[in-house]
Amino acid sequence: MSERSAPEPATDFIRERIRADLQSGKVRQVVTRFPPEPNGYLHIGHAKAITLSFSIAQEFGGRCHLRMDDTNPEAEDQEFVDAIMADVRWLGFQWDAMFYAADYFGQLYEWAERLVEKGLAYVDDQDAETISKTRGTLTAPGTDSPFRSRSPQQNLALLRGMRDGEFADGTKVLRAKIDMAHANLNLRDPVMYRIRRMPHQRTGDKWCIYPMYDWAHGQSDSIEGITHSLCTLEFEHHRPLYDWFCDALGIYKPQQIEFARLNVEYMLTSKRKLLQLVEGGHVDGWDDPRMPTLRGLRRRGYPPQALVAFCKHVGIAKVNGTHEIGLLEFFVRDHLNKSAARRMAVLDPLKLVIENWPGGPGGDHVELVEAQNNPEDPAAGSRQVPFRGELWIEREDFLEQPPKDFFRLAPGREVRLRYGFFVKCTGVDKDAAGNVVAVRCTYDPATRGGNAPDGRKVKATIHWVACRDAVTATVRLYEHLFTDPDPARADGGDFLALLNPHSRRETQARCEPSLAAAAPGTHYQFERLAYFYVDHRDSRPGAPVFHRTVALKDAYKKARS
RNA sequence: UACCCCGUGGUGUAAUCGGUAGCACAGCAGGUUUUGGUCCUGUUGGUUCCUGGUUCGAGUCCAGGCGGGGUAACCA
Repeated sequence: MSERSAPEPATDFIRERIRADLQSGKVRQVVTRFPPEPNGYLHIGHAKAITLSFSIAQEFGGRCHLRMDDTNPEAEDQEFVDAIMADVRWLGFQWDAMFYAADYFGQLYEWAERLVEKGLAYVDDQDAETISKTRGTLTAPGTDSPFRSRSPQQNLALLRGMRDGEFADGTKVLRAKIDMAHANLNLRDPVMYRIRRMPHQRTGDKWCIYPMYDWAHGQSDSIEGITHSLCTLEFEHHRPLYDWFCDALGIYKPQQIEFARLNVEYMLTSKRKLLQLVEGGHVDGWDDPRMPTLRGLRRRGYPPQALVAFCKHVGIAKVNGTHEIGLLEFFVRDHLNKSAARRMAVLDPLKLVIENWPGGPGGDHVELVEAQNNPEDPAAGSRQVPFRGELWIEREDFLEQPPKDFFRLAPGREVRLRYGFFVKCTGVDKDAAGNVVAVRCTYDPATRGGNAPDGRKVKATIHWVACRDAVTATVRLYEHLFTDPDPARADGGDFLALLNPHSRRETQARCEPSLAAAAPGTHYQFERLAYFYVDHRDSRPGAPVFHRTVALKDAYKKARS
């Protein structure tokens, strides 16, 4: 409905460079790629990378590939491949072609022999520990391997032996012959192949040597004709090696461009830490609604459109910063406000008794009132909601002794029950301990639908659910997983100490009847409360489970805090 | 104590050939409103990290500082 959220034309250093490449004729059609390693689930940080690469391809009339960077069978699994594909689609993107780095193992091996023949790679018999030690440090140069000067012929025979399984795991590696004293540690004779007898999910037992990231990534990009290989900042030091391999091979060289990864307050994107949360039982699993994984965000109720809008809005740069989670929540509310149907539900019920209800408060008399499904979208239509003499209202909507800025129900005060009638509080019922157990009031039959013919106003409108028609449903209320906006920065790395003990609370809500049939995967706004998502995992027919996605803004609550 | 990258209001970003700072969110104030939501209007915040230089003129160029981030896996 609102005409804002107009997508301002994206401009940033990467797009500028692409425009220049297109203009100069260096590039004819833009080809990008999203290259995840299938060893875990995608999270919000990946959403930024996905949005970037896919939308750049869209904007420039190019193509975007999805490529599994599956060069390490120890950690990878088909389950993740499937999950990644599903998550990318869920975000709303469709790749123009799908590839696997494993599909290039044969080509990579041929190229390795070529490098060996050119004297640019050698087989090293040193073990991992020795290689690590002789690499030197950030300030001290490394030292040459005693095997560095083997002849191309020797190396070729050895490499073939490695490929043919003649050597035990870990006993030999193929290394690029660059410079053990280079200031960039990545250029100190990086390992290209390691021996590892382990079946690969794509190639089975065909290989017992597997390429390292640096030896596979740039070449994969080259094979696919990627024009702009976009990756995060930590790969900056790898670019010289990326270029070195392509130049040494004399093959097409894509350009790698780095950008800052996405950080959001209260969220962690370290695979290791996320795994710790799951394995330590601190969350329910990778799709726990408190997780920053795409699957978690989905179960929390974050619409993919909101995630993409957020990713586009934050832009890209080379500075590592942290985004306020409020910005993400803004995009979630922005999307849901226009798309989510409204319903009424009471989370913390307090009984409201209408003394002058026809036939008595507890009688059978019922009136069906019409409620709009979405004030922001007339096309969403309306529904009938039963109104009776006994209703549930939100406990916090009544105060026996209201402060001056409290507009809701209080003794002697009149408010509107949304889409229903005006009611005026006549008193309260209390238990022996003095707690209010019911609010008594009278209603004005002339205000049906919520308007007073005499034009009198009320200062508040509150939501309600008829007791007799209410359906009870499980509602899960979520808060940030951590108490600190920057859990990654936790002292000693003990981010677990920063877990928010109240990050999940479950309660039973009294909902209007139509909610009994809420379909899994649906988003609702429970009026005056929050947006909720009908969990697609735990909901059962007739027994929906609602997840609070994000609360509505609350000026009153904010003013009071 | 090496190398690389970076440094614009609270947060994130923008600023054509160098011409004195824009946008979004957040904040504040008011209006509308059958959600204290949405929407609308107005508004507070920046000596563009510092110092010096080039220039009629620099956030934009140069030099030197200071500050932040990254890098030493047979992971990606």
